[in-house]
Amino acid sequence: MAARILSERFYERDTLTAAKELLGCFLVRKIGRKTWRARITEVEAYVGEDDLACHASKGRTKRTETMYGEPGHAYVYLIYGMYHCLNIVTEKGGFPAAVLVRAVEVEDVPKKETDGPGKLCRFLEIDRTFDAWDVTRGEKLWVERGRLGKGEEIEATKRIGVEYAGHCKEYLWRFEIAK
DNA sequence: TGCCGGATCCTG
DNA sequence: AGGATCCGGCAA
Repeated sequence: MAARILSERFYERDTLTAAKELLGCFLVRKIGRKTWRARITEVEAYVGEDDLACHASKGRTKRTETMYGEPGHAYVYLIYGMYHCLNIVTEKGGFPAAVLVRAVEVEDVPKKETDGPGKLCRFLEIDRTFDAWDVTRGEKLWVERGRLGKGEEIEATKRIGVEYAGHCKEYLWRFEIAK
């Protein structure tokens, strides 16, 4: 059981690689006696200060400190005053990068409830108290190894909601499972 | 200190 | 198409 949990080593790599490999893996959230297993189906990569869409493009601040920290920790922020977004920090400590989890699927739960970054955080009860949370320990929130099914492929497209990011908005850094 | 806009979602 | 709703970052 514990062996399936993705370790710091998994995250301490090129962000695009880690992002793609997270597809098909399971985001696990334990709330009291209840354990949700959510299959990751869509992610986006945010890489370094040169990526104008990345929060770290404004440099090291209190908010982005987590992204500069150790890989395998959650970076959770509040967006539009009412929704939370879950990222997992990647690459070596000191280099700001993370993978945004944009959609998951939970068995017996309508897709509509978990098919957006804000929606999945609301469903899984993830808020800013999880910022900097270590997701490699298997406590409350972690990720387990998973894979693509037969016939499933990775589709790369532009990231959502980053029209302000100059040339970086063109990067095909959004990855989702396509059939 | 004040203002502006956002890695979203829902309603009309 | 627009509103909800609040915090971070920057200008003043």
